[in-house]
Formats: sequence, structure tokens, C-alpha cells
Amino acid sequence: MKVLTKNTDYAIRALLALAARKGSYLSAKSISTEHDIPYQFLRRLLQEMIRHGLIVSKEGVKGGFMMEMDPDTISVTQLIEIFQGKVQVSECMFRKQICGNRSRCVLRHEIMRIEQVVQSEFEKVTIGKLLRDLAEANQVIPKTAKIEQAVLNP
Amino acid sequence: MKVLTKNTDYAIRALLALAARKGSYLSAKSISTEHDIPYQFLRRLLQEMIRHGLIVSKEGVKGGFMMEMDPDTISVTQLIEIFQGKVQVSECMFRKQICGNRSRCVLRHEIMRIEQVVQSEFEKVTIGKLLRDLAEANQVIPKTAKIEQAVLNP
DNA sequence: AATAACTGATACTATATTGGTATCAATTAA
DNA sequence: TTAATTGATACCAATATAGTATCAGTTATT
Repeated sequence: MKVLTKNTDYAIRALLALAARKGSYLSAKSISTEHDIPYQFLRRLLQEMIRHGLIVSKEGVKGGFMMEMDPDTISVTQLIEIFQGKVQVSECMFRKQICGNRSRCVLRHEIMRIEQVVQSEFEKVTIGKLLRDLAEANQVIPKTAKIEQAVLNP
Repeated sequence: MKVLTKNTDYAIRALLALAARKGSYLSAKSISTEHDIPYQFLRRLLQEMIRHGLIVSKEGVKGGFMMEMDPDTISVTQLIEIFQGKVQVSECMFRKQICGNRSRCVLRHEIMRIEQVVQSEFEKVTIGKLLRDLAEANQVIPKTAKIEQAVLNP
């Protein structure tokens, strides 16, 4: 059971790069090469994130993608939902009516409780928090010159 | 993101049926029809559970599958692991050496913490507990005659 | 105005996972 | 002997995941 697919994993890494250079445009190409993410794949992810209002873009030369919003308002849960769909126990959850299978519902009750825990935990993990963790981790190993560089080329 | 696949879902239901009639043999066919689980699919699941020592079987007429062990020792985590693989953040988790990508590792650290929470929560949810929850739920609706029947034909 | 560096949109392919079916051999109670 | 059963395994279809390719439109720079 994989918690994060490549989609989400790459998206998080791209957002970290954008958050580290918040306010300036980064091209898909530069993010791709610096973070070892397949170029065309990355572009699709970036466009998806634009559609969800997480980042903005500018076309043409010197264009690229930019993060405008506060990185602390972007949580890992959001990204999981975008790229892996809303967390659900099993399909029957989407039916509005009470599920005919009572045993499944008992199970569901238990798991929904756990889901709440997971959701709230995941919501605390934001791009902002990860970025700070990263900076901290880099300070522990001061050999890697500039922190910014270390953040962008880990 | 689906927490439980059909595999796990069906397996849990089958185990609930077996736990409710603990000590006696139930055929795959009866479980299949009573719980609306595709016959051949179910048989594969049952065999997998035998391989993992969760249940036992007897061949021939009046044969079938039986639960011998304490239902409280079978947790949902175990079933998820059997049918959906061990919970992992992303592939790089399986590499022994420290992952070259530092940003991913920071993320990993966060998620592993969450994983711990999930694991321990899921471990509390055992077949035994679900069965008791079921019986309780059935008592609330006393119309459904015998509890045993209600458990098996929910 | 031409060009090169960009994004937008979308179609395509390969592989893995999930969900489900079919078949045949071996066992056993009646 | 026979019918009900499991053991083992091969197969199939649908979906999800991961990744590639292409072409049209935009824009800074020359």
C-alpha cells in the first residue's frame, strides 16, 4: 500500500522548489533537471496545480511557474486529494444511503474514526513546514555552503 | 486514494463470518452466497489467509474453512499488509541507505510519524472487536430475530 | 519581424494493480 | 461411486500509474 504515488511525491518536491523561490518564476525545465523529475510528467502536474489554484504561471521567454500563496496553506492532504483522489475507506462510502451490508458499516465506522486522525495529522504537514524542516536539516550539515542552494539541489 | 481494496474488504467480511461460527467449517460457497462475495475470488482470498495461518481448512464433503485462533489477535493492519502490502510512503523507503533526495527524506520523516499513528490505531481494530460491534449494532435493531443470523446475513 | 524559450492542451504508450473467471486435480463424507 | 468440497494455477478485463510526444499559442530578446 503506497501512501504517496509519484504524482504526489513529485508535486510536493516541485512545490518545495517554488516555495523556496517564492515570488519568482521557475521554468518546468529547471525544476525538472534540478529535482530529477521527468519533464513532461512534471508539466502535467504543474498544470494540474494551476487548475487548483496552488500556483500561477507566465507564458513565453522568462516565463514559468510561481508560488504566490502562503506555503503554510498548502497541505499534503490537499495534494493527495488532487493526485490520488479523496481518501476513502471503500467505494460504498460514496453511496448516500446506508450501506446494506451492516458488517461493512461497522468496519467503516472504525475506519472513519482513524481517517479523522490521519486527515488532521496530514493537514499539519504543509509545504511551509516541510521547507522549514529542510532548512533546519541543511543547517545541521553546514558543509553545503548556501542554504538556498542546498534546498534547491539536495 | 482507497484505504481498503476489495481484497481486504472481502477478507474482513469472510473472517467475520468465520469468527461468528468459530470452531465449525463453513464452505467457500456458503460464505460467497451469504455475503455476496464472488466465489472464485473469495476462494483465492481464503487460501491466502490459510497460507498466513489465519484460518484452517478441510477438504472434501462437509469440508470448508474454520477459524481456530482468537479473533482478537487478527487486526485489520495484518489484512491490509497481506492483501495490499506493507504500508509505505514511497518506493525509496525500501532502500537501506539514506535517500539521496533530502527533501523527500524530510517529508518521509513527517509521514513516518503519521504512519506510526495509523498503524497503532489500525492494530486496535481486530476481527473480534468488529464482531462485538456488530452484535451490539444488531441489538439496537431487535427486529432481526436471532443475532447470529443477523451477523451472518446482515 | 524573426527567433528561441516558454506554457497550454491533449493524445498516446507501457506497465502494474485490481477485480474477477475458469479449469482440473485431489480429497472425503455419504 | 459420487457429489461436495479444497488446492493450485492459469487466464482475462478494466483501471490506475508512470512516462512520452506533439503541436499550438505566448512573449522577451535580438
